[in-house]
Amino acid sequence: MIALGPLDELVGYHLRRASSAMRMDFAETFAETPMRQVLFGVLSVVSAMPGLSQGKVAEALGIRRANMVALVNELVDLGLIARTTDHRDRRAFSLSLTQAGEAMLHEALAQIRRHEDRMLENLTTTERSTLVNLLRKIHGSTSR
Amino acid sequence: MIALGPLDELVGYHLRRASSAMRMDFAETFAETPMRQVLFGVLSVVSAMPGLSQGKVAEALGIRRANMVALVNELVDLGLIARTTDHRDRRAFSLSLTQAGEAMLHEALAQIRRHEDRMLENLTTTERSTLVNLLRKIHGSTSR
DNA sequence: TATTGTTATACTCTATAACTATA
DNA sequence: TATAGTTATAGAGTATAACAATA
Repeated sequence: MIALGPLDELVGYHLRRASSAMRMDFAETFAETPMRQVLFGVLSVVSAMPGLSQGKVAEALGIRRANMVALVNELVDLGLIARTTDHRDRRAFSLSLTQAGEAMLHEALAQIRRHEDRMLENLTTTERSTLVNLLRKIHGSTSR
Repeated sequence: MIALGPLDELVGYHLRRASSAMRMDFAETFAETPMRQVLFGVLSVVSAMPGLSQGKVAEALGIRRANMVALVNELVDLGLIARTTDHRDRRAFSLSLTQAGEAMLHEALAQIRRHEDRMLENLTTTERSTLVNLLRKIHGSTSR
């Protein structure tokens, strides 16, 4: 085992490695499909708050509006979300899931739960919930 | 507060947000300098294991050899690490820190500790160490 | 044959600046 | 003037494949 030096005491380093491990296993889980972490995030928020504007969804997920455009285009092209102009503010788009989008959300969620169970098998249920609560304290954007 | 749906229960999501928050504050902390998370990682490992080959340093950090090349070039150009051919295996490079590299490692470490203290001010010392241990269980590459 | 470092390449993520249409 | 979405662009991270030199 190679010594890491002071790096090994830094939270930022371990966050990067753990996040990267999750991201890579997520990608493997959805290889040969268009699903990615960030696309699932959009589906989940739109499902929870149908009719929300594109910009608000981006804000909830910590995504810049400029970067949201291609993501929404992708999901619309895949037939997973519908984008309609808000009749009360014609600058804005209201997003909602199509039936295919709802189905995809639920299918993907089941796969993601298996992926997380696999990646987190060394953590007890309590540890897992402790971890989520500690992470929420760091990024500060919790919905509760 | 906007509801996130099932996303809010997923460890992968919170890892991504927390890691991203740390990465962005790190970048701000070292704005106007060439220091980045990954460059600090290389300096730290090389300092802990001087003489190690480029490939071994990459492996310890979870970096592909192909991507390591530019990082080492950058650190050599900055005068922070020395790259000498290993006389026992002339394919390999032995890496070590220059004096400037050692100085930079220690200066940057002090700044990183302040950055982490700032970002993690809502966590107790115990929570912080719990977090690191849980993250180690996920990525599995610990040096102890 | 296998390994070390290298080059070339490509895709994703993320950031900024400037534009348009609406408010 | 300000805001929602858009376009263009650029830097960083990370992945693969193929190559030269050496083992």
